[in-house]
Formats: sequence, C-alpha cells, structure tokens
Amino acid sequence: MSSIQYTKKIALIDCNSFYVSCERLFNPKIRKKPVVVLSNNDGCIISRSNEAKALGIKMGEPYFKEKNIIVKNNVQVFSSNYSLYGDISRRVMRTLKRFNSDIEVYSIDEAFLDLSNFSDDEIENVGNEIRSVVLKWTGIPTSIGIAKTKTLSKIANHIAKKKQSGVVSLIGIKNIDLILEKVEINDVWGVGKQLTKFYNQNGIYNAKQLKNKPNTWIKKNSNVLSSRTAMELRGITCVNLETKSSKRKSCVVSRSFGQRIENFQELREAIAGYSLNASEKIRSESLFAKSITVFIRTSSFQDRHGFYSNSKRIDLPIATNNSIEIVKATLNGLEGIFKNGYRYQKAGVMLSHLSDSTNNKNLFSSERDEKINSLMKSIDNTNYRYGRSTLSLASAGVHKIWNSKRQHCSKIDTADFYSLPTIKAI
DNA sequence: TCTGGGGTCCTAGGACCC
DNA sequence: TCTGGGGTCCTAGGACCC
Repeated sequence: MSSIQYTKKIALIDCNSFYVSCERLFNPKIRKKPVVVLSNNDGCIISRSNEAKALGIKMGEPYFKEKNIIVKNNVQVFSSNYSLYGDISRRVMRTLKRFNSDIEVYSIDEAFLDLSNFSDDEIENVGNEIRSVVLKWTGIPTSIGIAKTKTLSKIANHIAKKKQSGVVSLIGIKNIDLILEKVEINDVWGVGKQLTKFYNQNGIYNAKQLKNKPNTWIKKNSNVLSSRTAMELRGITCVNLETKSSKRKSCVVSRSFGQRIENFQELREAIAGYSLNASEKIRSESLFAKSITVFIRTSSFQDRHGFYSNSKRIDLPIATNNSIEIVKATLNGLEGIFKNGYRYQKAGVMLSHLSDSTNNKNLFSSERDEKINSLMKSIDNTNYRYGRSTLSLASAGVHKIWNSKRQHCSKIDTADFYSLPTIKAI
C-alpha cells in the first residue's frame, strides 16, 4: 500500500467565454444562443459563446468583417461593459480564495491557485468542487487545469476547455509526452506568433518536441524565457506564483475615436480627458509619475490618407499625480507632435516610472502641494460619488463627438443600483 | 465606412566612461 | 598619425500575455 502523495499542484481556473457569461447572467434569454462581445469602439470581437464559435466567428476579428454571419444567424451582440465584468470577476476571485489564500489573480478571468496541500488522489475531486461552487455562487462556468507548474496547468486547462467535465489534472500521470504530443506549439503559454515561426523552422511543432529539446540549444538560439517555458514543460518550476499584488509600473489610457479627428482642438480635449483618467487611476493607488508620454496616430489600415504616428515623452523633475500638472504636460507634448492634414484615429497618455508616495517628498515639496493634494482628493471623492467626470477640467471638453462607439450596450451595471434586476416575490 | 486596451519583461544598441 | 575595448546604464521597441 502506497503512502499518500502531496506533490506540487498549481490549478489554473479560467472563466469560460467570460464577457459573454457575464452578459448571460442578467439576460437568460441569450443562454444557449450565439453571443459575442465587442471591444471598445465596437471594433473587434473579443468574447464568443460556444454557439458563436461553432458558426466560425473568429477571435479578435473586426466586427464589420463578421457582420454577415452575425446578421444571418441572429447572433446577439454586446458592446463591452468593463465595470460589470470587473465586478463579477471580483466575486469569482473571492469565491476561489476560500479554497486557498495562495492565489494569483492573473487576469480579469483567470487565477492560479496553489492546491499542494491536497493529496494527489483527491485533487481531481477538489477541482470539480471548485468548479461547482463557483458556478453556484457566481453563475460563471469555468474550466480548471491542474499540474505541477503554471505552464503545464495552462495546458491542462486548454484540454479541460474541450471536456464536458471541465476539469483536467496532469498530476500523477506517468507518460506526459503522450499528452504534450497533441498540444500544438502555438498553444503553449509564452509561445506567440514569432516563436511559433522560429520553432517550426527548426522542426518543433508540438509541446513534447520543445520539452525534449536541450536547454543549451534553446538558450543559444532563442532566449531565457523560452528555456523557462521548456523547463516548466518538464515539470520544473521556473515561474513562481505571484500571490502578492505588486504595484504597477505604468498606466496607460488610450482610445480609438468613434470618428476620425482632424481638428487640433478636439484632439486636445481627448488628450486632456485621458490625462485626467490616468491621473485619477494612479492617485487611487497612491502612485506618482516621473515620466509622461502622449501619443497620437492615424489608422494603420488605411494608408491612402497617409500614416502618421508620433509620441512625446516629458520627464518631470519631481514625480506627480496632480491632474492639472499632468494635463499641462500632455497638452504641451501634443503641440510638439501634432501635424495638420491627418485623420487621427487614436490617441493616448502613458504615465510611467511610477513610484510610491513615500519617497516623493523632497526639498521642493511645499504647502502649495498640500493644497493641491486636498483639491485632487475632493475631486476624486466627488467623482466617485456622483459618477466619473462630474468634476473635470474645461480643457477636457464637453461635447466629445469623437467618443468611442458603443451601439450595443446592455443596460446592466452592478455598480449602478438603479440597473439592478428586480425579483418579484409571489 | 468600420480593425481594442492595458500590461510586463527582455534585449539590442547607443551613450558614456575609463 | 595611429583611433581600443570593456564595462555600465538607459531606453526604445519587440514579443508576449489577457
């Protein structure tokens, strides 16, 4: 009789068609029907129900290219609603935390969970339990892959997606090569378009072949990331679980316009608005920016109007999170890169070299700074209570005819009390 | 006509110094 | 007149992720 085994176990829990599943929560009529969710500006398809996938609608494809199939098959279309998805995501993560607090929230719809304290024998049952509890408490269906390393659990998850049970464990499997052989190289975590091309040229087409390639060869011909991936395929941990959420290093706010902008004044308004959003974001995390970048560009898909893309970085002597200062810097930068005669499609602001408030005090901090800080705080509080951009700066504009398109928005927003669905007791 | 947004990490190469 | 080469630091851009 063998003793109970407790090997390293990492689970990857991934919400199925997450944005679509969120929309379905509040709209039972679209269950079992083909549904897609669009990216900002109703540009691309970024989430598809299984029924939509079955129709051949591709991930990331521009909406207008799939419109024929969509209309013909009566596919339900939604503009994305990130405050809703963020809210549901937090509920899912809270539920997962009950199984182990060692959790890495990897993205809005994915988390890694350390399940090493469960025995090898019971691990699959634990997976099933997690899946059914999340479904019951949040209404979101998930797929779960469990293995010795993150990269392997990604693969297990990939396989689980196609299974009825939704749970796949690679723990205790004797000959993992038989499984890795069926995993295409471009489905391996960390292998993108370029690496796929490179590996194919060198006769590597599946995960097993990469796993069995000598590390020296990989390091010499590719880079350390690739060798890490190969090691992880061998079951050796190289990518640790990041359970503590670390402070971000940069913050970007950028948008495509609902219609092209040619006018300098409108571009100024857009940039001012993005600057305000970005400033508010870093303030909410008590961060300060040392560098500010502003960028503008025309569409890269229609060059008959001429392509133009440029950016300007401004380095500040003292890090700041003051909206007024940041807007001033970006508008200044914009003046330097704006060129007449182009149809601008997108613009954005990036705050980088972010640091903590603690090391921001210096010789030049003054009473004036204190006053500005309290002004910023009251603006943030007002906007939090009465909705974003209740208080703004005049430079951010009022009409905003260039705002993103959102023609398929559902009226749901769990952060908005008046939009909550009502349940009538009989 | 219409093609998202927000991140991280790595590396090659330039600037600079001795 | 001959014009080295190694080290460090920084950054822009590429690749990847969701």
